[in-house]
Amino acid sequence: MVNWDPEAKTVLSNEEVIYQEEHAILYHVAYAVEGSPDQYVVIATQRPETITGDTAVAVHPDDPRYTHLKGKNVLVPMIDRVVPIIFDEYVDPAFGTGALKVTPAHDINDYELGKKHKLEVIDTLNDDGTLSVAAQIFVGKDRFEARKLVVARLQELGILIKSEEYKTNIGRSERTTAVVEPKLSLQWYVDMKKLAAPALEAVMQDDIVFVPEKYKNVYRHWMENIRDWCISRQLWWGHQIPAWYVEGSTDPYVAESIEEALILAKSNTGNPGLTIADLRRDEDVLDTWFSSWLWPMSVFQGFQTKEELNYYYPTAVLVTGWDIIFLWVARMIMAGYEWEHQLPFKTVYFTGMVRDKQRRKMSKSLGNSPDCLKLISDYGADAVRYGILASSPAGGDLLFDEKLCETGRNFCNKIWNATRLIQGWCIDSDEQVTAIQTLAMKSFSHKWNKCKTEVNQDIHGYRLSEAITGLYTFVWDDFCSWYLEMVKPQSGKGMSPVIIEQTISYFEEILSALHPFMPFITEELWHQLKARTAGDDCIISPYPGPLGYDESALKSINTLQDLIRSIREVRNKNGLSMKEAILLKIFDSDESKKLFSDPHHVHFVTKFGNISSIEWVQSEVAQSASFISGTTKYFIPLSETIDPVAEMLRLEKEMIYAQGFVDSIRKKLENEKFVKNAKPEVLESEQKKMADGQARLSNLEASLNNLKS
RNA sequence: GGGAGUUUAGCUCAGCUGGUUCAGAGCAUCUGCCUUACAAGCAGAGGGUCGGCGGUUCGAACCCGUCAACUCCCACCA
Repeated sequence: MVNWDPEAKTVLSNEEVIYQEEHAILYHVAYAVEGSPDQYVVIATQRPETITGDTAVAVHPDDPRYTHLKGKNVLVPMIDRVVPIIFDEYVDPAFGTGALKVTPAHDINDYELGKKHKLEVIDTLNDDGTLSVAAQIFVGKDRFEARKLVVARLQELGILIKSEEYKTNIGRSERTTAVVEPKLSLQWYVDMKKLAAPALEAVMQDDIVFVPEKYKNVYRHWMENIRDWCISRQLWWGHQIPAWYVEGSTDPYVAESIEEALILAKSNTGNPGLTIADLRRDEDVLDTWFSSWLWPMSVFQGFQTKEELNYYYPTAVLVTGWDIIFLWVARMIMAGYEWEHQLPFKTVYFTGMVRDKQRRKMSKSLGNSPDCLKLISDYGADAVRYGILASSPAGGDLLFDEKLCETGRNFCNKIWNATRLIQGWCIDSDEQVTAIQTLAMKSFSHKWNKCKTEVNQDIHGYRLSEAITGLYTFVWDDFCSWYLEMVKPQSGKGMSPVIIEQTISYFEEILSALHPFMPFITEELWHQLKARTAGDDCIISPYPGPLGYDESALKSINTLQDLIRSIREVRNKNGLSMKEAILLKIFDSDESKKLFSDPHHVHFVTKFGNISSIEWVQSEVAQSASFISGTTKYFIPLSETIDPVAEMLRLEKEMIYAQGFVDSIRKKLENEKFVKNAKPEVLESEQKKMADGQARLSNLEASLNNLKS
């Protein structure tokens, strides 16, 4: 019994039948018991049009409602064929009426029942879904049309007891959406059990790695319950099945050519007089997936020698969707082991599935896919690539939203504008490298090396969305907002060639790193950035590899950047424009002294905070906005008096938080088991946290006391 | 019926080996800026008991159990 698509008039594999819950009607129909005019058995069916194909009525052997009917027959309605009442435990007494009509030609379960009870099989449908001559009534009518007619006829006869609505899963053809018809037919199958064994093992022990790993379970479940694969199709396109028959016989001769088939036929029939004219080739073609499962090998068929195939096979990574894990992926693996005796690829990367707002998979047949060409023309190809790559980790769902492309477009603009800035710089060999520029280069290289390290790890771990997001953040924040702002000259001034060259070389690396994600804009800017010799293209530039970086250098840079943010916040809250230079008072401590002992740091803070001068203080500063950055306290004197109540509330709120922080760490450090079990570096960092927290706390306390006094 | 997965900020989602990259990003919101690369931008801010409850652990968004809600896959009882 096969899945038949009456619209395409072909067989389908199980994988090509899509089940969905649909509304249906369950009809209760009375079958007269033979020889007892007043006795009836009421069955429930959703397919009354197949009634004339019934060859039995089945009930559960223990069902008391029907025990008196043992050995009796019923009459099939409308045509009065006599069929037996059979008893089988397959029947669920709780469903419908507890009685079931058995139509072996049109239902897989009925077919099994029929085999078991040796029932006659009457096929009442034609290939196109119309009723056949065997149906005796409504011959030539479509099955759904016939259903209505039969229901009306049953009603006339007074044997339609009731109709109830209910939900059931209806199988439809993936391609035509026609309701699939179970049908008896002679078809070609592949015995999958033997093929599945090595393919299952390969994935389970990670010879072939699935990314993400969770699809191993899905794969295993299918492979362990694998069923034979129906591979013949009654279509005119596709590879024709290489099987020949001697006219008038159904014995197939499978061979690579008709000549070879003839040899087989001659020997098998013992008839040496057979000729090619006596052979007829099977008209069916192979399932398209049967052709596709050979892809890892057939894609290299242009290569003539085995050596060449060996060079390319197996491939490294298969990138595909998890929805075709059975249709394609599993089968390619099986084919690989069967014919090449080894895996076809080492890694399978399952991308996320793009879904629409209703969470439906995007598909050609639903027509709910976004128009990519339109998106590209609206946002740019790289913007669309960025949006999709950044939003979807492997194997997840992605609700498609144009906003993502917008983010990508903005990112492209950002990179473009950064190029414009750099291009506008004028070389002035007399200009020296400034302190801030030196600091900028130093902090850039540490941060960039860290970013590259992580991006490389992400790429090797197939965390592509993480990789692109990391680059995005780095380019936008670290490169544009900090580095470029730090090195860029005052308007009208030239720049030391050292800085310009260095910046271009940094930017080149960034473009190389971004290139796989955004190939067009990076290639374009690569060539805009400087004159290139032929063949010096971004696409073939080496991918920037990870380099070491100094964690403590990073830390002091971050501390400085935090300080600038705090100053900006104070300006914001107190209406101090960036244009207005301000005085910064720093509380004298070991830490603050150390931080500002580096003149580069002083220059940096002065410029980015627009600080007129720095003063060191040993006590609280009245009439000022104070804040803590790191563990150091800073004051910015204000012309207007601050609201002491609001300030106290703010400080108290901060103290509560700081106190809680310190308490939680103290608890940890007082716990002997923690001190004993924790790794040394964890312990050390907790101790540092404790010290910092206490410093902050006492700073806050001092401010509060100062305010109160 | 069988299996898998998800639940983290208003929305869409990251968070790898349990521990300072640990509570994050983008969008949205609020405040202030047309600062000579960029208003599709700049500088800031607010916002979450990491679904609930237990457990393991010195330590849990992360491991285990359980409950709840949702999603998907497989099987297809008329």
